[in-house]
Amino acid sequence: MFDSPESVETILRQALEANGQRFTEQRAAVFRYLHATESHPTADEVFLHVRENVPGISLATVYKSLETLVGCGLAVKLTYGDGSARYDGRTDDHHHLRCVACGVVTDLPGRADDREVARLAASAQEFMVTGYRLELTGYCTSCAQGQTRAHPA
Amino acid sequence: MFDSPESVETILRQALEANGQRFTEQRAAVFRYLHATESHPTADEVFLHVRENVPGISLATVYKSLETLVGCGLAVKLTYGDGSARYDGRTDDHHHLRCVACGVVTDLPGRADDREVARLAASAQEFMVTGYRLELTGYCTSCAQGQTRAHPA
DNA sequence: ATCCTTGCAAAGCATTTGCAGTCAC
DNA sequence: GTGACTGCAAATGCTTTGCAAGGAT
Repeated sequence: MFDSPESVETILRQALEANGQRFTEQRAAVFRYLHATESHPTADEVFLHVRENVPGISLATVYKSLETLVGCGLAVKLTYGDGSARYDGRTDDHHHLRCVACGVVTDLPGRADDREVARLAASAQEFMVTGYRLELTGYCTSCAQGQTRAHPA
Repeated sequence: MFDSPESVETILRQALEANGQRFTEQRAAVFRYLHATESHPTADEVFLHVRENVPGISLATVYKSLETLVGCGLAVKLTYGDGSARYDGRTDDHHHLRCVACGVVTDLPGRADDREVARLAASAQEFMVTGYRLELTGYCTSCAQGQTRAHPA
């Protein structure tokens, strides 16, 4: 978030190299945008923004770049919800809030007590638990206003 | 799960009536299957099973029936994961285990401490929290065996 | 009799893929 | 120079929709 442009590029170069992949302008632009934003954009949103700096980029390349970043551990794919997947450029553990009306996903400050999850995991017989995802659902400020009426979406 | 066939139909009839919808053989068959299984089938899996008892049913009708059941509160749509959505015919609060290799979703015995979630919800400024979803990820027994090698799927 | 529901086929989205040209190494 | 990456367009997979015929109330 607060990393300098150079260090952002270094992070990407090292992660790509470690995974035997090449550094390209397109991947850099996608990572830069994802790393800088606090929103959790869909592939299409990334495409629209990145296109401003890399005019020729295609949506397919954005998809491929996003998957590359996920593979390198530089991004997380958020596949909750109905519509399109959303991508999170922050790799530290944190949870999410999702508005059931408009679909927007925001970060949740704070972190769940891992002991609680460990307790649940212990009851999962015959299953090797490696992680978990917690998502709080509800209404964002804009959607909460019309909430008693029909859903906007 | 242990309800008699008649009570299952009664549950459905009442829920449909309460929502101003009609009782049909197709909806009954979908609900019966979903209510009886412990798996969390995709729409296609529901279709394949229900077709054995209702030969003429179409996949579109299965989709429509599933959405109707969700709308009546008789089923929950699980939209985690990448591929197709999965449906859960059990409406009591519970969490899920998802195998990241094969995508199978199973019920998790036990329940998280709501105080922990309440604490997190309290830190969500400007957001009206109405619920949450917790999913533990890992490997099911069959996938855990080949886990150190490449993913089966 | 009314109008909701079904089944079919076609359309709609999000995402992936094949391939020729291009670029990073 | 070589193999990976891009961009395009076509294909794929899941889900939804339009509409005429059929069915529940």
